Amino acid sequence: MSDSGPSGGMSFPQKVHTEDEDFVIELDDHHLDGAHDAYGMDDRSRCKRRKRCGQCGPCQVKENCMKCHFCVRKDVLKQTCIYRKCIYLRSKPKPYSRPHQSPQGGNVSPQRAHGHPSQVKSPPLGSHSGMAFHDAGGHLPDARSENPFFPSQLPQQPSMVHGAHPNNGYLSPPNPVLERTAALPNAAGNNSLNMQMNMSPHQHVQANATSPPVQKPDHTSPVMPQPVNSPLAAGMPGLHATPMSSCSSVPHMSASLSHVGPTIPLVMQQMSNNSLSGLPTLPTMGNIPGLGDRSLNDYRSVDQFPLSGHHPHFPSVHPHMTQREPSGLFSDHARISHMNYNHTANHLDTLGRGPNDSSCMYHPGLSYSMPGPFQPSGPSFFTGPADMNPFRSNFLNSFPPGYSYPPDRYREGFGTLPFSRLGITSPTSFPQYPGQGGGYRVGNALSQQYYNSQHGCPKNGSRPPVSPSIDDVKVIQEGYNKNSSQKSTANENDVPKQCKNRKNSEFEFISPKGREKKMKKEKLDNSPRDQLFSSMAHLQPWNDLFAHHAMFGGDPLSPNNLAMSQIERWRLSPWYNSRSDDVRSRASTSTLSSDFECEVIGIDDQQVNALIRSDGCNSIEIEFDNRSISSTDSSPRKMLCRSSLSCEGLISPDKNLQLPFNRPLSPEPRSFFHPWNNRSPITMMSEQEMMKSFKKAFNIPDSFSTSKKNGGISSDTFKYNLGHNQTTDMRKGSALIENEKPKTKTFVKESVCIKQDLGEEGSVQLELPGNKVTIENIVFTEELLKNSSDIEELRKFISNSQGSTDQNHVND
DNA sequence: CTCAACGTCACA
DNA sequence: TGTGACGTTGAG
Ligand SMILES: [Zn+2]
Ligand SMILES: [Zn+2]
Repeated sequence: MSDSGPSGGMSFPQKVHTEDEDFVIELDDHHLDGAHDAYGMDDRSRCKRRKRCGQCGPCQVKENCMKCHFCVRKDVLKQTCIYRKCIYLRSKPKPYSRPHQSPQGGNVSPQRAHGHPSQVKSPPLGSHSGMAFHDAGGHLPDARSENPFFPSQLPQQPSMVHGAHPNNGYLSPPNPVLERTAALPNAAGNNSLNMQMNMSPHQHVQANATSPPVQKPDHTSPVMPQPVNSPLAAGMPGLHATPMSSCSSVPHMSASLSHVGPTIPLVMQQMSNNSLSGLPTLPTMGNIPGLGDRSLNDYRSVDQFPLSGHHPHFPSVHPHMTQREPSGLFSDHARISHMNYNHTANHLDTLGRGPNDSSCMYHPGLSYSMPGPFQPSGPSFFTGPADMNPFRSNFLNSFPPGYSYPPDRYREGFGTLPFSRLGITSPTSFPQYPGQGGGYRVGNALSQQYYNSQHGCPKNGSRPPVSPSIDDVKVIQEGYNKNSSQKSTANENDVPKQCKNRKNSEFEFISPKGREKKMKKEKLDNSPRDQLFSSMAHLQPWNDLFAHHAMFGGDPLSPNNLAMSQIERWRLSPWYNSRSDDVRSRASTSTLSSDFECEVIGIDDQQVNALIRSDGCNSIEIEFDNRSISSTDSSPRKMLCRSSLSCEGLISPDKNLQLPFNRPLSPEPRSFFHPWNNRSPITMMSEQEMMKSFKKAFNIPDSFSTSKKNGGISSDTFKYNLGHNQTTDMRKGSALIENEKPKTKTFVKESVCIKQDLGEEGSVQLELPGNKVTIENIVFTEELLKNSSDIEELRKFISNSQGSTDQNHVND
């Protein structure tokens, strides 16, 4: 009860000292009252007991899993469900203050005791992040201060926080922008989580879990993408000045189905709906502007950050996450085992305990200060055990935002990832929630938290995590901006324009609500981030990745691919690296697909399977297995889909739709490598074969030149060469792909049902190289209908957005 | 008062 | 070092 929601409570005012200035962040008037200690805190504001941030992924989970050790032994252990354990709280509280000890004051470390602002170590990120004070003890390493990435100064924003709602002691109040209606729960996670994140450009949540998202005043100057290592990027205080919480507490959870286990708010479940289709004209990618140029100082996505400490007791993932297959990096042992939450054994680890159980969240041994985005050691990013190295490991790719890395011992337990970043869930792993699709995306923001640092409360020094998704967004944004700028001068915010400028095959739409909000936001903010969110950025990285990884299964770790240093890789895109944060990528199916989420779904009655990969946030890739379709074509068809959902893309087959799916979604997640149950796994194809198949699938002449990129086929090539003049019809449940080339129409019987939660400003873009994709049916969930003031408008809007001809809207 | 669960501590 | 237990904090 009490701890269940975000609430104020942290310490304020918070003094922040920067080179340039010292300022105090104050919350409310009442907070100002009372005696203040050296830090400007009064007793009330001290962090006596930390509270869940309410914004991280786990905090988004409203229900106990009832399966974890803590849940099972709740009476005795009195601990919150492991899946709900706030990331931020996982960090060890700094020993200062035991409740019974003198609450404070006396315990204030000398350093801070007299704190002149200048004496304070680097300002706590918390300032924005919610960390109210500096580490009181000082005995604990303060990553911020020690971390090179933490600027010693706060870039900005001083007192803006006034008026902000305390967020469980964190500055970040629920982000209004992000706030979703019940109908539109925000993603977790980051994903909003998942992606609860990043709907708003303002929201800038950092990747590290240390600090909770903070709300940023609108007037605050927009934060531009910062160098990865930059304070801002790192979630420096300054940055956060701007940041808003990416995850507002999301109260709503649609629970249509009874289920056991925690429920994760869907990011956009309500939007559900449907599908869209787009077409293929992929944006120019060839050059991944910006991304490639990114230097170490560039933004890094959460994924790019090293794991942060994970708490041994808590899983990084939510039970709902879909489990991935063992990745190449992680041997099976890592994923299998009793740790599987679905497994009864899961409750007990070898020690007889659940993967996550200990009541103590901060146990020694945990790397609370772990390598995080802020890790001083820049190099650290690339070094370290593969399993712990985000850049190398796939493990954790799928973690939802807010989930920190599990310790090794937990990894086993995490075998199954309850969530899928895409929202595509696999029934197998954990009880899935209806409507949730298991997606956590975002979350992006969903994401988060590699770094549970011990920052935050000056006393105990913990800060809440930040949604990682933001980082992703940043990256994306960056890429997008550059890209778009190259492409046209059109206002990037102007989605319609962009659409126009795009090739015909593209489809995009933004929900009316989204537009509204978007417009509002645009007024307030012109930051690139907004642009990112508001428009469907073409994520260049996607193509690159797609072509490279998806098509050819480029293994990031493979020698070939090693050509691209990991750094390079992460520069490219957030997806390029395996995600280290919880939100994403872990469990990725393979080293190959470390960048994506992999999901296999049954797409139509034709028994067509589709492999959907997503960066978990903004892009999705759908690959069809033609073999299961017409039977005539054994080559895999790949559909590139991209959706910019403000990081909250939820793409999944709409289970709710009465589409002609003869078979349910693939019950089990499949490995990227073996998406089709080993029926000619993609990876088993040689590159040439792949290419061949691909061409065949799309009726691409052999003569068609293909370029290789990094050993893979450049998706750009496809994009440019394939994406035109072809049409695809999407009819009920089936997409017809008409290849213009040979007037021979190739009908792809697959039905592609995409359930995309557009959130409030989400946009979906589905691109099928060489084909035009149109929307066949639009189905709204009841929830959406219920919450939509004007469904017709929405429908029209969607229809118009695609400009497709044959549309059939169906209400659900 | 109840409930949730944070944080501490003792123990293995 | 990792855990289980549980006193205690704190929100309804
Ligand atoms: Zn549980
Ligand atoms: Zn939290």
